[in-house]
Amino acid sequence: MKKVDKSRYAILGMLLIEPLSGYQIIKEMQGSTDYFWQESDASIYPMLKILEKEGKVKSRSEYAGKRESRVFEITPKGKKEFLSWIEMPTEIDKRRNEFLLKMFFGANVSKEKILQKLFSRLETVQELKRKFKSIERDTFSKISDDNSHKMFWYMTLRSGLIDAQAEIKWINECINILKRVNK
Amino acid sequence: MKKVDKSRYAILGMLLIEPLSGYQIIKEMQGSTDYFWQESDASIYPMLKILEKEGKVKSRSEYAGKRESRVFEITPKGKKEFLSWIEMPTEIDKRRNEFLLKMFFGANVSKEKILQKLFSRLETVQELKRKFKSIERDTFSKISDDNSHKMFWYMTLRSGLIDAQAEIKWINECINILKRVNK
DNA sequence: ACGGACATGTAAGCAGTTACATGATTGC
DNA sequence: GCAATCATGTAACTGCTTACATGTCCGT
Repeated sequence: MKKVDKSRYAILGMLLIEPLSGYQIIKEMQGSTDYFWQESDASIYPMLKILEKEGKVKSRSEYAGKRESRVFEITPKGKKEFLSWIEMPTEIDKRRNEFLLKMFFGANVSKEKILQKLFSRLETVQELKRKFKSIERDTFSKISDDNSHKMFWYMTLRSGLIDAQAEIKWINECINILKRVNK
Repeated sequence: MKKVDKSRYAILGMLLIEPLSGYQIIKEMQGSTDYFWQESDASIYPMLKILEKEGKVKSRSEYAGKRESRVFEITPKGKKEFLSWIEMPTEIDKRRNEFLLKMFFGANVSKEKILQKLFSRLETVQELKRKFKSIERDTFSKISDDNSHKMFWYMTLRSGLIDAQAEIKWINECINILKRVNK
């Protein structure tokens, strides 16, 4: 099965919310989808060109003084492609978790070093959890109907929070297992 | 920061457990690390060659009849590289979660279709959870000292289980949110 | 005057995948 | 006799990242 380029769908989806420039797409995604989907700067501009050539988006140049801003809008053809993607069944993404790989090989290192790794990871994930919590408090304290997207954005945030909590739980379990063996 | 090839560490780690052929490494990883780390067949053989050229592994040919099996062993140099990797701080892996991306753009689709997606995902993840549960029952029912690795392999399994449980929790939350809105 | 954000892009490289290719052995 | 598994490898591609390149605007 051929691996298809999924960046296009992320971009089309962003443009379906509102017309945006390449730079704005990058910024918007950094502030919202970054936790589960990243696009690097260098991939956005070429992809927008491809999509324009395919007739999935169209653009117009706007100027603020001399500074150009190329604003892209999705076309019906683009919307059609997006919808056919979103309705397709989704497989579970393969992931590479380097921390788990190191834990898998943990027997090669002293228990103290593993514990140290776990404590350090715990701090990182707790920090992440706090970040999600504060976004939840600031942005989603009231679920209103002012934006049809908001509910779904909230769900993805909840996923981040629940994942972080799960990892914290797992780390604590590992720490306890190691401490028990150490005695 | 240059992105380094991490396949090498997975391979070195496997060889640190015991000498293995390329084919065996593939099979072993499919049966153990697959949930958090995959190596494709085509990447193993070239990487073993590179590692041998670097003096990190050495190989000998074994024969069962006419069928060759090239068994690789890690060298002190290889072990050194592996250990320096495992002790290095680990960043949280970036991940691309296509399902979450679709949920993020969920407002473009009917609620019924989203619910359908969630139910289907729920089934998949529950199946995964059952798989982990059965491995836990069959392989880790008693934690014994017969294998220093076993404890760490158990931890990675627990991670899979806890992750699956967390995703199930999240999906149910999403289903409830959508049902509440639907009324 | 200068750093940082705004804004768009290109070039090179690499990691990893898919597909292809070959042949031996085992089990039904 | 045939399919599945064992076993090793190459070629081509592609998606993505890093690094580079250029210039504007705004705030201090």
